[in-house]
Parts: sequence; structure tokens; C-alpha cells
Amino acid sequence: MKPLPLSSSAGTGLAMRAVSERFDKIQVPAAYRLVAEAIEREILTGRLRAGEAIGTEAELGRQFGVNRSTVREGIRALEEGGYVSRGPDRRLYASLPRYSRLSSRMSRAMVLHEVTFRELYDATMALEMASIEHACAVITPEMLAELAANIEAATAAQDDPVRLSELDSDFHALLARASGNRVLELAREPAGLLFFPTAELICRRVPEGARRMLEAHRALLEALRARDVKLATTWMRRHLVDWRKGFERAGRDLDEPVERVYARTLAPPA
Amino acid sequence: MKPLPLSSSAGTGLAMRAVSERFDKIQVPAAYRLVAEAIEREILTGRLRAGEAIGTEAELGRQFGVNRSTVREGIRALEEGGYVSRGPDRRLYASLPRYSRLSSRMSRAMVLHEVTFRELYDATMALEMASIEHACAVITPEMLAELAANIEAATAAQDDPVRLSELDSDFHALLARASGNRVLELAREPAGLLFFPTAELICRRVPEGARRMLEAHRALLEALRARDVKLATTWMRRHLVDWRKGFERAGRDLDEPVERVYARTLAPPA
DNA sequence: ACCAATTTGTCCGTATGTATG
DNA sequence: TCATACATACGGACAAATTGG
Repeated sequence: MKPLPLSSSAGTGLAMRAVSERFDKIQVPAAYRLVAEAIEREILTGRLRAGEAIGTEAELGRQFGVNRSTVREGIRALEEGGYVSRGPDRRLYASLPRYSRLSSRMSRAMVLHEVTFRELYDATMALEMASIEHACAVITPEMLAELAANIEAATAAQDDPVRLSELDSDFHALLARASGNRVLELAREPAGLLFFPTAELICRRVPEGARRMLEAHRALLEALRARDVKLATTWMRRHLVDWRKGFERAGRDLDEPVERVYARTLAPPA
Repeated sequence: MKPLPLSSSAGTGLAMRAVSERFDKIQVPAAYRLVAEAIEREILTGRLRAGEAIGTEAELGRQFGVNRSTVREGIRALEEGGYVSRGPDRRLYASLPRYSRLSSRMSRAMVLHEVTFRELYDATMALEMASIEHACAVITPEMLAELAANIEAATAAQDDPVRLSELDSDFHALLARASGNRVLELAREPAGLLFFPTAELICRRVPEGARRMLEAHRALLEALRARDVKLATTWMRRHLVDWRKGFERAGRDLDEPVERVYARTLAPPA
């Protein structure tokens, strides 16, 4: 059994090479991969726009000069990547990879790599602070209304930990969206998908958990309304420190790795 | 041509449904997808560990009771997701999704969604500040040595913008790794893949660009050696503000969307 | 160094179910 | 209702690469 080269790959590819070997082993790309790359390239360059029909499998096979089975293999890869999808009529359409899909993949990868709650906590702290800071500057009345609706729903669901943790996730997702920064929104999502569901655990184990969470959310909303960055960031920090205290009071250790269990519940694979 | 439902999906799925329709349309999952999910589940739950052999296509077909072509389609999807990969012997092995793969896909998605350099800049600011802050606390002599080596290489390559921007990317990737927080490392990577390559442009257009970049990197390294958080964060902020000035002096506008061009050069779809 | 077995990559032909007109 | 077009899946076939004797 040969060890797979699972190169973690940070840093531009400077692969070590034995000096005795002058050339890399030549490898012919598989036909199905060439098909996939050709179609992907059309989308990446914009020649194929999202929503446009790709063509039938048979036609693609004819164009590429390969068998239909080969086309199908390429299609499967593209489908997984989110670059093509099937319409209601089962035909092929070009499509843009959806954020949510990518985020949940990242989350699952983090679970498999056994990241700890501490890593999750520290990263979330940085990302949520940035979100609220930017949101303060650019938040719209519509987003304020959505946040208020979220808080209202949470107030009504104070005794339902499951629902409450869902609403907590949503609240912070809304905040990120309110920041008007999609890069930030995207960056925080994978961690958020693992972090915020723990609110359920905390609400179950810590009596005042739900109350403190709601109190923080209300304060955050008020600070946003007043566009008071200082106040908002203070409350966000307090909110997250609260989470940490609750997590530990629930008998958990920050240095535990995130459980595999989450990987299953995450994103029912399409 | 029907509009594809590209649901952006923030907020827990509360899909609108016409009241007249009592049931969702029933849909049978495709066989190849069941194959893929079955194998993916084995890996997610840990029953199949990374590096373990999956079995031959023919054998899988026999076990699942489907045709080999169907197995192959499922394999293609899993391959794209990073859950299985081919060994040097072309056999199938379970595998963990690699960060770099996921990151570059995120980057490409951001390009396709036409995020702006401003979004990239603001997010990078937050993420790099957090990285350097944590790195200050936990950096190891080994990582300090790697950073020093990077700076040395950059000093030697002062007149080569391409090489210089590669080294800039690497420097910040190393910083993130030095933070000891893989969640943070992962969160910053997609933005980093788009942000730091712009150093090439800046070095070409702004005469003092390379010098200032190196100066900042050296100062960051010194601050890390001294474990001086205050100094380190100050320099990081200065470094990024410098980037912004350089970007604008190069005649670019922060509110431009990131070019499609990048999507092509990004991550040759291995 | 040669050979046999195994396995992948690709291709072909066909049957079936379903959606559209 | 019928006919067409298409995706899904199956079975079989062969060349090339790899492995193991």
C-alpha cells in the first residue's frame, strides 16, 4: 500500500524533485477530463453564460469526437463542481457554482481534518467582528427589518433549542450579508456552518443561554440602527465570549476536534 | 428557456410552496449518485480512511449491483469532490478533500460572481490582521525560518514582478499557517488567491512598489521575532494600505470587479 | 527480460422511461 | 394518443498500462 501524496500545498508549487530525474513522467489527460475542461473553460471565459443550454450528450460526443459514455463521465464531474446542472427537463444547462455548496464542502473538509473548536472560535471572532464593523457602515433598512424579524422569531422560540440555533445561524448569516461584502460573507460561512449549530447544545445545558443570546442580538440590532460601531463591536465580542463560557459550562473543551457527526448532518448531498 | 433556480440560499430552507400543491414531486435519485453517496458516507463516517483502497470498478459494480459504467460516473463525481483519487497505479483510494482544491474553486466562484477589489481588500484586511495577531502568539522557529527564506528569495528577485508576486502570496500563506489556525488559514485562502497576485501589476507600474513590499515583510518578520503584536499589526495595516495606494496609482479602481482573466490562470484543473 | 493476469479507459449497441409537441 | 427526442442504465468488447510471477 503506497502512501498517497496528500500534499497540503501551501506555497506556490515548488515540488521537491530528485536531481537524478530530469523529466516528469509524461501523462496523457483522460478524454473525459478534456471534455470537462473544455466545457468549464467556456463557462469561465463567459462564452457560455449561466442558464444557457449546453447541448445534448449525443451532440457533445459528436463535437468532441468521443463516445457518449465519455461525455457522461465529464458531465458528472462538472455537475459536482456546479458548473452544469440539469434542468427540469433533464437537459444540460450551464450554471454558476453556488456559494452554499462550496461552503458546506469546506465545512466537511474541516471536520475531516479535525479542526478544533478553538480554531473555529478564534476564526469566527475575527470574521464576525469584521462583518459587524462593515455592516454598521452600510446596512440598509431592509436588512435591519430582516434582523428584527429574526429576533422576533427567536423570542417566540425561546424554549426550542433546535429552532433557536437555526435562527442564531441565520442571524449571523444576515449580518454578513448586511456587510455588503460577499468575500467576507463567503469566508465566514464554512466556519459558521460548524460554529453556530453549537448554540443548540449550549441552550440545552445552560439555563440562561437563550436569554443571553437574545439580549446580545437585540443589542447588536440597536447598535446597527444607531450605526454605533464601537457599541456594536463591543456587543459582538461579548456575544462570542458568552458562547465560549457557555460551551465550557456545558462541559466541553475548546481543544476538542469538531465531531464527525456534524459532517453527516451538513448539507444533505444534493 | 426556463430560468434556472440559482437559489442564493442564506437562511434555513423555508422554500415557498403553492398551497394547492400538497406533495412535492417525487424524484428517484440516479443510480450513479447513490453509488457516490454510499462511498462518500463511508469516508465521512470514518469507516473508510484516507489512503485505503476502495476496490476495483468491476468489484464495486458487483457489490452495488450496477453496471461498471454507472460506477464510473459515480467515481467521477467523487473524484471532483476530492473524496477519492487515483493512485500512481491508477487504482482507487479514499482521500481527504484538499484545501487548495476547495480554495481555488471558491476563488473562481468569486470571479464569476464579479466581486470587486474593494470587497477583496476589506476582507483581506480583516483576515490578515487576524492571522498576524495569532501568529505573534504561537509562531515557531521553523516558521520564522521559512519566512526569512521567503524574504531572502524576494530580495534576490526584486526585478522580477512575476516571481515577486508569487513570493508575496507565499509569504502571506506562510503567515496564515504560522497562526496555527487552520480555519483562519482556509478562510483567507480564496481571497488571497485573487488578492496577492495583483502585486505583479503593482510592481510593474509603481517604481517603489517592490521596495516597500520587502520593507514591510522584513518589518513583519522582526515584529514576529519579537512577538510584538502591536508592531506587527501596525505593519500589516500599513502593508495593505500600501497595496491599496499602489493599486490606485497603477490606474485601477477598487470598485472594479475582479477580472475573468484570473479564473483561467487559477488552479489548472488538475 | 518475457509473459499472463488484472484493471482502467474508451467505445459500441441496445433497452427503458419520460418529457414534449 | 402517438411519435420523437433524450437521459439513464446495461452488457459486451478491446487496447493500453500495470502488476506479479
